[in-house]
Amino acid sequence: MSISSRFSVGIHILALIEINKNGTSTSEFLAGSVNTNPAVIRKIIGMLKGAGLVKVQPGIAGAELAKNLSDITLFDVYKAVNVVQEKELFSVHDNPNPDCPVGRNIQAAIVPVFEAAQKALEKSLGNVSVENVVDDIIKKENIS
Amino acid sequence: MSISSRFSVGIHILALIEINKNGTSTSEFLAGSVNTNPAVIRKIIGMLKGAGLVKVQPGIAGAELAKNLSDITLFDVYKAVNVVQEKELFSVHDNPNPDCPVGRNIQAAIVPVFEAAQKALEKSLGNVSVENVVDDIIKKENIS
DNA sequence: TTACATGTAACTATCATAGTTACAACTAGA
DNA sequence: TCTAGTTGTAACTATGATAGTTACATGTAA
Repeated sequence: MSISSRFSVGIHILALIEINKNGTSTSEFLAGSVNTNPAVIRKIIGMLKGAGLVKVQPGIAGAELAKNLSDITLFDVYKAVNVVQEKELFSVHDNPNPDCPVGRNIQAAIVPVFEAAQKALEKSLGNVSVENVVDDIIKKENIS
Repeated sequence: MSISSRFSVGIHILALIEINKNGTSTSEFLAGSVNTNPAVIRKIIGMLKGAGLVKVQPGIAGAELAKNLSDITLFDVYKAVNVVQEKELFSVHDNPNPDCPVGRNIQAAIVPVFEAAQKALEKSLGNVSVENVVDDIIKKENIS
């Protein structure tokens, strides 16, 4: 199991729009950097747009940021690209046997623990902004 | 995306072996409570055995705990049933364009953040033992 | 009107999951 | 020793998500 790379691609897109802010970030341009198909990029950009993170218009070339990057956390991107449903990072087997004490209580016993773990993950993602990622990229770029 | 229910089934199995400790926990018995196929249970028990959590022998009916339940955390079970590879909860798109500053640095910039988030998740699972889950089941059972 | 971009649908290939069946290997007891 | 019952595993199927591809309708601006 692995969380979809839509998430990392989403971050890549936002970072590149910022770094290319003096140019025009078309889906083809972005696809060239991510190394995938422009249609894939457009699908993800559509999700970012739906979450209010970018601005795009049909017929007009280029995507722009809709917010300051310091106000976009990785958690925002994660939610935007819909890689994990709320409270559903862990799946629980359904229809356990209600005639067994464990079967009839296991879900209620486990779900809160799973939710806490998911929350811990998401909180961690919320501590990092896309701006932090961009700064890191710039730093690495200047060093090498 | 969702983490395999092997995890919740693994917890279910351990809890039921404990609660049924005066009886014999065959794969068929366990399958009846989980509500699945005995072969599925045997496969998962094999993983739990590989991690040193249970004792089972070919030809001999019943699985037993190999450790005190208070010494088995949910993180131990999670590792045992192999639902998430180390450092690979998040997948990162590969082959980004090395001719682009973002393309050539995005992986190095993102991976540590992803690893930290995964660690936060796993730490949270490490705070709960299977015994805690069993206690919760017993408590719920007595109340209702 | 033309050239070019976005938005989206339809389709494919690939992979993991979960379940199913079948059977070899093994144990204990009659 | 034979038999019944159990574990361990392999092979197969169905399902669903992912990621990519192609194609085209829609929209904009020069």
